[in-house]
Amino acid sequence: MKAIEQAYDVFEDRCPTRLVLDRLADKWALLILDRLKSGPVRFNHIRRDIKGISQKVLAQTLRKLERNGLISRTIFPTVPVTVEYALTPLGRTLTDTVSALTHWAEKNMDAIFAAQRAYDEAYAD
Amino acid sequence: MKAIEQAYDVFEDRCPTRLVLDRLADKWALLILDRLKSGPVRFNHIRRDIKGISQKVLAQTLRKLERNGLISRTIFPTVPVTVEYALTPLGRTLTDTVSALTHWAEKNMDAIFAAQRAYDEAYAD
DNA sequence: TCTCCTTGGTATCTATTGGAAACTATCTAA
DNA sequence: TTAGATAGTTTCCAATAGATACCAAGGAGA
Repeated sequence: MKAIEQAYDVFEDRCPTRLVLDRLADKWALLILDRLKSGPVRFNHIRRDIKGISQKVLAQTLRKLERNGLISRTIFPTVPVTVEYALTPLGRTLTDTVSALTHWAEKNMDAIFAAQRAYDEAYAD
Repeated sequence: MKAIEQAYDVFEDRCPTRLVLDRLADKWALLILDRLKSGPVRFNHIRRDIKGISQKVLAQTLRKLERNGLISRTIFPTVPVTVEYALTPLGRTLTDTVSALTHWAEKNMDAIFAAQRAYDEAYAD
């Protein structure tokens, strides 16, 4: 049974994991997953929290995540209508990894900016 | 000193961590970092291993990763010239997270494809 | 009643990016 | 002298990203 775990290989072109990675490796998707970690959130709430995301991209990304089973979409017939997005159990298995990524970025910012300055100086012409 | 760890916030629009996340949250960058985990590799070797990547995108992505201090680029004056890419210490601090992501994709493929089928059936019209 | 506000989106337009293929330059081996 | 390897760059077209405007439904205030 253990062999099945390695049935897929990301490095293979035709491997379907590539399609998954394609959907996951997206700045907005990662930010949304990180934002949903603490509980269900509404569309415009996410939009206000994740500063700079456009409505179109938010709607597209939410739909992608929903289609891939990572988040759920629940409509409440209030007035005006309320739509709540939440992590599914599958989505929850991802959040630790996603948080690690975003927090790595927060922690290592300074090192990265130093590297950028060094690079730009070295290759300036 | 601990407060400094939270000096940046990915959810803020003007926060520079966004720029970092932008560079990291890229399918090809993740695959390259994962590929370099086991040691230095040459340009065409990476190209052959990561099936489907174009020369242009590989060159662009390597340059981005180099500029951000995650990988190093070493030229050996052999004939023909050899260029070796390797993880920097900074890059190595990222690989665990990156591996976690790619392997999550490999492991959860089936669940994701099941979700996609369910979604497509539900919304078919 | 009229207008503005909210909700959660679509539609449209343009600018940037992505990918495929061809091209560069240098040297070796056949 | 022609093909192959090295590590890229250039060019072109299609796909995506982002900004902006618009939509429908209903409530509140004037």
